[in-house]
Amino acid sequence: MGRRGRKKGADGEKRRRLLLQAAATEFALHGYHETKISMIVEKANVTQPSFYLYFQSKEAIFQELVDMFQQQLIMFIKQSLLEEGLEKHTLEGEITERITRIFTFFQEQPQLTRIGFYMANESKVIKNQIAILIEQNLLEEQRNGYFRSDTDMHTVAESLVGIIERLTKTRLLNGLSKPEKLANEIVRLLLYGLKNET
Amino acid sequence: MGRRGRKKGADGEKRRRLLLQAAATEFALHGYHETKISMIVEKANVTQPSFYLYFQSKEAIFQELVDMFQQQLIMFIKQSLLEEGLEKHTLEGEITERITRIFTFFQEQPQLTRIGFYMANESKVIKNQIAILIEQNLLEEQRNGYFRSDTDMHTVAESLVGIIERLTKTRLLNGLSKPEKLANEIVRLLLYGLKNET
DNA sequence: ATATTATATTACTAATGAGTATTATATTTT
DNA sequence: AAAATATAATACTCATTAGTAATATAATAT
Repeated sequence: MGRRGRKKGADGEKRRRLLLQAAATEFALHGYHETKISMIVEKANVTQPSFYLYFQSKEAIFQELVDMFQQQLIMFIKQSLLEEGLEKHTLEGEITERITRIFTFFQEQPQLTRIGFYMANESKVIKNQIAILIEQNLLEEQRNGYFRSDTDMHTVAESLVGIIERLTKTRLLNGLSKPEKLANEIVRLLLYGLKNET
Repeated sequence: MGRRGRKKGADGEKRRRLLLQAAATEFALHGYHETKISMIVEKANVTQPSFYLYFQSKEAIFQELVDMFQQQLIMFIKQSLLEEGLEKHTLEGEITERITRIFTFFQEQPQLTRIGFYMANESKVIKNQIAILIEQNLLEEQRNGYFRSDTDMHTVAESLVGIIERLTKTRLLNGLSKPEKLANEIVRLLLYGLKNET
């Protein structure tokens, strides 16, 4: 029978992180509704009332994970845009680079990605934001004459998001493909198409 | 205070269909967990015990809707493959036709599509099946020399499913785009790519 | 007409699982 | 050292909601 009261060396911040990590694992694996508080606290070796020392509710801890994903993604994209200015690649190389980076981020944060990109209510908004960003980039290139002028870049941007969404789920997050390879294939497809020139 | 017992003109089959319809609406709108039996029976003007005359459980009625989607989709695709043999279009026209039909099916069954294609556990399997079908078609065309031989058709098929998935959600199911237009844009993009020939 | 079957409701049970009241021990501050 | 604060567990409450028992009325079969 476990004694109650504060433990030696107890550290709130540490336990909080532990709970967040456990929650990320469980949510990513089972989804929001199928994940019970009892599963999270068990994984973290913490009792249920302790959970409520650190988080207001189940909603709250889930939302915190979603926010982490969203913030890290935004930071990542901003930084990515800055770095790009440095060296000029070919158009193809530049686009490939951008997409590779997104895949790399997802690969490095598989649990948060599952939660923030696929399960959260905010997923919709997040994907829309990415779509808008991509569309702006595409329109810029189109204005510069790199792309056909009769193509609706809105549809292209949405398509690209759809491709990223699906390939991330079916090939990236389970280790079947690497970011570079996926990005290369996608870009070649979108730039040159399937049709044989012969 | 409502009287109990059988009502005049009561018809079980009719009520069953009514409940299915109500459930489809509610599930499509709120998802599985957020939809309560109470919401379904309220919408169908039926009391809760009556619900259990027709369905074993909440799971069961949801599964029945998923099965409806899956069966109708399979039937639809089979029929679609038969009709295709009749007249020979151009390659582009034929592919566009196939994709248009899928979009049309989704448009005609928006609720079942939301449920079976986006919410169900089976969604994953269903999408995989479609991806496999598409891949086989693409490989056939590739063997016939219509497509580049250095392209991985698995990735292309997955990409196409991703595109269909996203555009269906963001543009088709809310009436923003029509099947033909979407299919046309996608096929042109995938066949010829974005790159300006100049 | 009577028995049976199908359809319905009222009023309930019961399981699940989120969240809390109370109390106890360690750490930090004064 | 005493008081205050942070961290912990035991043993609960309570709301929600899926599902049921008991009973009543209409339709159909015998």
